[in-house]
Amino acid sequence: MRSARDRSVCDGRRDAQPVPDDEHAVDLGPLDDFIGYVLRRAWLRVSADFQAALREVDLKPTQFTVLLIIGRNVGLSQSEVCSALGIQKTNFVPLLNELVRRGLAERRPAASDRRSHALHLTPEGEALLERAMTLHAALEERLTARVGKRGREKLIELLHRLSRTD
Amino acid sequence: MRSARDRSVCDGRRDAQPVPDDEHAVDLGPLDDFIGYVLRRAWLRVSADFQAALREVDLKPTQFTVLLIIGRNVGLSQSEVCSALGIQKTNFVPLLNELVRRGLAERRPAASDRRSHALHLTPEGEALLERAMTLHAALEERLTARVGKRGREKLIELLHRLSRTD
DNA sequence: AGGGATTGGTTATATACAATAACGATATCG
DNA sequence: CGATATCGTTATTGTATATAACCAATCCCT
Repeated sequence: MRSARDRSVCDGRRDAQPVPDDEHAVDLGPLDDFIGYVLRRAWLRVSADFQAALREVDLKPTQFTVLLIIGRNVGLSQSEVCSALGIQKTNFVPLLNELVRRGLAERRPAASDRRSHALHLTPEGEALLERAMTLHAALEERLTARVGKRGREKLIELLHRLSRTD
Repeated sequence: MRSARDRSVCDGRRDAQPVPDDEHAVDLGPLDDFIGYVLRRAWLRVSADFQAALREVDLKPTQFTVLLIIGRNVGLSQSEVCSALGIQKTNFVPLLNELVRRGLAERRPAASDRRSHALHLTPEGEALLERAMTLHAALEERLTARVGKRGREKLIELLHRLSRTD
């Protein structure tokens, strides 16, 4: 979130030099009262925070959720992971490939269907997931500090209502 | 947001065929209680809603905000718009080009600096912006219906707190 | 049991969006 | 004047998401 006030740091004009009227403060209009705009700014911010918090384990948000789901549902197929997370199966392939390449997850032959793969975490994957969970918990605490414990619960409830299909 | 229950529609297995335990319901674990995850799902949803709502005027979220800012701050330079909205100046060029190509905005020579451009809306741009504002207001009402009038205010406040730099 | 339709996984490809590097023209500062 | 910074631009990269087409395996229906 960059407020109009921040603009001064990118502004070559000096205070000594008279600026035409109030042009030095950009009028954002009703923007800060639009759900979509505020939601986008919040997402960009939290997204950056996430990236910084999980840099040590080098996991992107989607990779993190995939590891989490696989860890909690041993033997899940790729399609199942995809529909559970709302990912496109075609985009899931390179994502999983990367996790496999790093030795975090495995594709094992499925028992009942020779087309599908049963997905498992390797011991390394489980260890990394655990570490990632710790880092993520710390992030969640920092985010909670911004909105308060009660505010966090309310926020999550409101966001769920916002994304529910009506 | 795709719930675990939706998975059945992508699931080849029949009910008659005994499924190992409760595997037919994917355990999302603590995911639905993570601010980042819930925020992302909400953003994706609202983003899609926005696209649908403003299809008539064919404006993407960023284009909409740019028109809004230019309309409210006549003669702003490109850099000023960029820093006000947190956009990269390099990414702003093709965005503005498109608006100019469609006859919605203009680059006029700036009075005080021959390097910079004073940005203006054309009459067509102003008309389209007004129409877009109407469509957007309707969208905002539909979103408000999901969280309630009071919930909307609370949500915006919480999102602001979430994206503020601490 | 056989044959059409469907599904799981994959590849290739297209589009949108954000970030970096470098450049010419202009403006500012010492 | 000369060093330095800024405005706008191009080119390029990386990431995220969506579409089309494909093979093999499975399902469904008669």
